[in-house]
Amino acid sequence: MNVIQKKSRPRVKNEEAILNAAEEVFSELGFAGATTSLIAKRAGIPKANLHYYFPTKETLYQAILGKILSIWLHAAETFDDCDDPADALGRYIRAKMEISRSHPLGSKIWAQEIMHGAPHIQGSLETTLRDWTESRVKIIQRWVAEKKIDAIDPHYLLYMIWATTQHYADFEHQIGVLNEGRALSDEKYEDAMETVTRIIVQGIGVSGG
Amino acid sequence: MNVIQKKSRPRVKNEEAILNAAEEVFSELGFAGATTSLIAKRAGIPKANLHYYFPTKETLYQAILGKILSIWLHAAETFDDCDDPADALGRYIRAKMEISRSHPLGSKIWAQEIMHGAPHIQGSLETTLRDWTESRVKIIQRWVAEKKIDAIDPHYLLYMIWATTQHYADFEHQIGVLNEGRALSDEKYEDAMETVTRIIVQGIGVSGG
DNA sequence: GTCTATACACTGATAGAC
DNA sequence: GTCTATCAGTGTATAGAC
Repeated sequence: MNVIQKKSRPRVKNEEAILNAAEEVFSELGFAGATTSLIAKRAGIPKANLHYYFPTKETLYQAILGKILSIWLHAAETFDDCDDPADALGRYIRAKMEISRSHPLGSKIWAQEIMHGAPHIQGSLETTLRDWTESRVKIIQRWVAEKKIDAIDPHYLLYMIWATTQHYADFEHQIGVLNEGRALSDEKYEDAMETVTRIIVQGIGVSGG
Repeated sequence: MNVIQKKSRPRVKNEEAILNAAEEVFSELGFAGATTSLIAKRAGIPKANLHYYFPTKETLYQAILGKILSIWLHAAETFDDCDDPADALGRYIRAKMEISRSHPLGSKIWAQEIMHGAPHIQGSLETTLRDWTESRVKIIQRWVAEKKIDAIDPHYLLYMIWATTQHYADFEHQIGVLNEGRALSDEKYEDAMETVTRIIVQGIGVSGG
């Protein structure tokens, strides 16, 4: 037997069930609207048990935000693998679109948190996000200097990419309504990815490849 | 004296104060997080008085959503004044960006409502928004048929315009953090409008003018 | 680790005096 | 029209038996 115990089976299983349920409920109802009793119910455990694993609603919410940020940062790496604008941006846009498809709930929670003034993640914004952004701004500025793309302020390009890709997660309900009430099929989603990539790449005047 | 009385002065004044305060509070805390007592406090009246004008939190919220929709529809008209793609889209993007600048709170409330699955405005989505969208889709399809723009599905273009323009309202906090902690100046905002317009117009391959 | 019972705070909404 | 006092309901969180 190890002195340092592995986390017990029920703990791992329960924490996972709680986190999944919490992601659903927070995205549907917001932080204030979410109730611990509803989260517990969806996780299939009594409310008191939830508070045993996560003492407060706040700690549970922080855990969810941390998970989202780590996914987001992982996708961000796709920016670094290549120095060709069309290729680097194409990969990045695709990575972000795929996250919107696979983790729409996390994207919604993040969006709501920002809209409310980021009361729980101000620190991450001012450090992680700011640093990441400024380093990529420099890359794009180099592309401009090398006349690989049109002369634009990189910030507005990044905002456009974030906005457009996240829209497919955050506004999936509206998109569904405008798609005859159904979610986009895989084929249509692929089409959307290609269209988005093409408009942006062509829009910044990428030359050569 | 008229038989049909004009609305009394205090009623008009109070309703306006309540609506303004409610817009603030709903955008900051969401529907569930907003409390009638906080809205009343910001409007400078006792809570019971708020319930005199708006019987329930729900009626107040509906009033706000109605206001937002009417502003939104007004901007939508800019699409109709011209049949030249660059001109029509340019005007529409500018109108939407100006709404994001002047009414960011309404945009945030709308976004949250959609993210939560549109529980209070499903009807408007399925009628007003769907009709408006389909009529504009037809216009854009005609541009494609006439080879005025590249062959794209108009839906993805519209989503991109909505996402990008509304991002400046919904994510203004994040944009501020990435702009040395300050809101964008009028000059920078103008720059953003021009960049957004240019990328999209050039991105869909507008030919001629 | 699990769960019942409950403390305590706060919410939306109303009654009723002014 | 305005406002104080208050109610019924619900929320987070915990105590303590098992």
